Amino acid sequence: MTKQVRNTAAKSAVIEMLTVSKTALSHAEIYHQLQSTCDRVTVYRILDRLIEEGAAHRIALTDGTVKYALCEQCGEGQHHLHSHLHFNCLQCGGVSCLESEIPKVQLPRKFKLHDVSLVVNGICASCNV
Amino acid sequence: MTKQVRNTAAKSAVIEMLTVSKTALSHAEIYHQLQSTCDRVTVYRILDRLIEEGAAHRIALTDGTVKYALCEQCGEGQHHLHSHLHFNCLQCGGVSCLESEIPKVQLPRKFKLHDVSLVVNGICASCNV
DNA sequence: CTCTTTTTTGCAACTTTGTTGCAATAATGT
DNA sequence: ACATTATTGCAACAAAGTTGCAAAAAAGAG
Ligand SMILES: [Zn+2]
Ligand SMILES: [Zn+2]
Ligand SMILES: [Zn+2]
Ligand SMILES: [Zn+2]
Repeated sequence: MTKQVRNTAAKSAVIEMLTVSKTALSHAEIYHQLQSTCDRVTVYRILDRLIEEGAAHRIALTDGTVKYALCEQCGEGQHHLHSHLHFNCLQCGGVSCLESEIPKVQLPRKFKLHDVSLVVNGICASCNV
Repeated sequence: MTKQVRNTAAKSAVIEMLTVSKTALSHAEIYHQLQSTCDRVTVYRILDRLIEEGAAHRIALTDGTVKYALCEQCGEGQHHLHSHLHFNCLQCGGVSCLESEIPKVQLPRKFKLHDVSLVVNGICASCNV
């Protein structure tokens, strides 16, 4: 029997925050913005849960920081693969999901592809004056 | 005047280790394998330095862990962009540089591309029996 | 609404990871 | 062998992430 999902104030707050935000957010950013309305550990657990539920996905930047974004364009259900690319602005630091599909990659013989994570570093439209 | 580069035992050991290893290594892996022949901080600094010198590059996995690999196929000099892709085996956990070039990505108007980080998650040839 | 079940939360304690300043040490060129 | 300057070790932090457990809260049933 699959675990039941519950909606709590903290979880809703995180979802709301990710919904409103134009950029993906890190655990620290989310936690600070919540102004200690809930525990640091709780934020970790909410984020883990959102990912497990397929409501959010993780984005790992080149320096190792991890950001979270809601899954919107992601295919729902079994084939929940975030096959869109991410953009990390080197100026404003913003990270966003782009609609663009990830191009097909060629793998050596016998390698089996599961999913692809692609982050483009550069200058975003807002910063590119 | 540009900072002079020195070769030390610790640095050579790290380079040797990365040369021998078939997979990219994390700071923790490198440090433990060095069996406390040098300090944890030193390993951090050596890795930073290797990257600054263009001798190594960083690979960020989906879960946020960072691995290091020597730059071999990377273009030397000014255009030192690691335009090859990385493979992360979901079974053995190994991370390796693949020769395959990263396909061109399409960005929205006004976005300026600097570099691309692409990690393919899947099953490697050794694990794919 | 009340009770029950199960999930979620807070807290404390802890581990791991990464950073900084400074004095001691070691590499390089002369 | 000496001087210069990069590198290292150490100590002390700061930040990030994990775990166990008891208390609190959500959902469903009666
Ligand atoms: Zn920007
Ligand atoms: Zn995304
Ligand atoms: Zn493998
Ligand atoms: Zn590589």
